[in-house]
Amino acid sequence: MSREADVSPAPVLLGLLMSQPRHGYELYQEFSRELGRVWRIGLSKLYAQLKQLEADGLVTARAELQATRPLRKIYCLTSAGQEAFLDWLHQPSRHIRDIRLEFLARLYFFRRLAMPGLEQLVAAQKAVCQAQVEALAGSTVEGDDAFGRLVIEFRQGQLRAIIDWLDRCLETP
Amino acid sequence: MSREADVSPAPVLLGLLMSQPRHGYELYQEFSRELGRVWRIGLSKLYAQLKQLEADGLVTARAELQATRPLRKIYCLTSAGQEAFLDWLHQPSRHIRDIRLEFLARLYFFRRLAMPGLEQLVAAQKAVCQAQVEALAGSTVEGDDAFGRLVIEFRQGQLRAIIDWLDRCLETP
DNA sequence: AGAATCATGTAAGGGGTTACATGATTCG
DNA sequence: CGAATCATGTAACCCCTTACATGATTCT
Repeated sequence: MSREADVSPAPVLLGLLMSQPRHGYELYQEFSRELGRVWRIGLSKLYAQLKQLEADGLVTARAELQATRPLRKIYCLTSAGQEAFLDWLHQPSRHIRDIRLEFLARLYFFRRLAMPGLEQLVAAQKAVCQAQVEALAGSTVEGDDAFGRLVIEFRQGQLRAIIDWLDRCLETP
Repeated sequence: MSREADVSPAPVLLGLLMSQPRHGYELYQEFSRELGRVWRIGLSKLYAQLKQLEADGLVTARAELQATRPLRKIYCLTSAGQEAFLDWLHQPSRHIRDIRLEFLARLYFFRRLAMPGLEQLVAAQKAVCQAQVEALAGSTVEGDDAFGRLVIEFRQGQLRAIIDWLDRCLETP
């Protein structure tokens, strides 16, 4: 099923670090508060992701000792990390099922960071969806395969709803 | 994320066995041929599922020795298996993301087995979707949370597309 | 002859979830 | 005073995917 790598929450963590450095638990709280209705992440997974991001050189960590509280590790974006985030931010999702997570997350960061270029991303994402609608329309179906046609119509319906939403998405201030 | 158990392909296997007993590899071929565009399954997983179904008493297996070919195990529905399938067949999906797999699979079996009661299932599924649209409409959003509103509109759009499709779904002979 | 199909599995590996461990502080 | 929050991780477990093992037949 998920041959194509599952969407990773890593870019979201990079995005949260774009504003300022933070420690893991703080990232968890912000992730949950800001994107919790869209994307859920567990603490264990978040810590594992941060470790991976550090290994990949996208963030650096420095430990901060506190008087009364346990130590905490402050994570900071590297320039490679910034680049990776900006790269991710401007890519449309190739697969419909990823849009719900990825596109909404991208939209969030465009708004939060007041980044320019949302129009281009929306246009690119619409193009991807439109191409899929047409690919479905052109896909061969046995003459009497009513079920096959219903499957195609189901997908087209989902895609068209996304396309309509993408338009409205630009109109919202 | 997937706290609620992922959709299992097990009921599909039971459904394929409703027509007649089959062995694993044959189930794999039919699964792929009939539902391949909707639901993909690997051979390993399919064999594991069959083993589990047998352990659960939903199917029985008898080995069939063949002259030239390797032995194969013929699986047969038990009455508990039939009951489990029919039960699954008439339940609407509670979560949107499951509809793409589960509802389409149910629709397939209604058509294939010429089962009565599709109208009721469609009505029940529409009711679930409509309730979610309304729950979203009623969900509290901070006055100025434009992003939150966009998320809600995205979901409502997907749900409305499904509701429309469900209507058309009954019209198709 | 080599590749694909038939036919069933086991084993290893990867990734995620849950539970556990620790220890101070603050809230009800 | 007990529970939740702060703060970070490790360990066990589960499930899935990929690769491997076997071995005959049929297609190219």
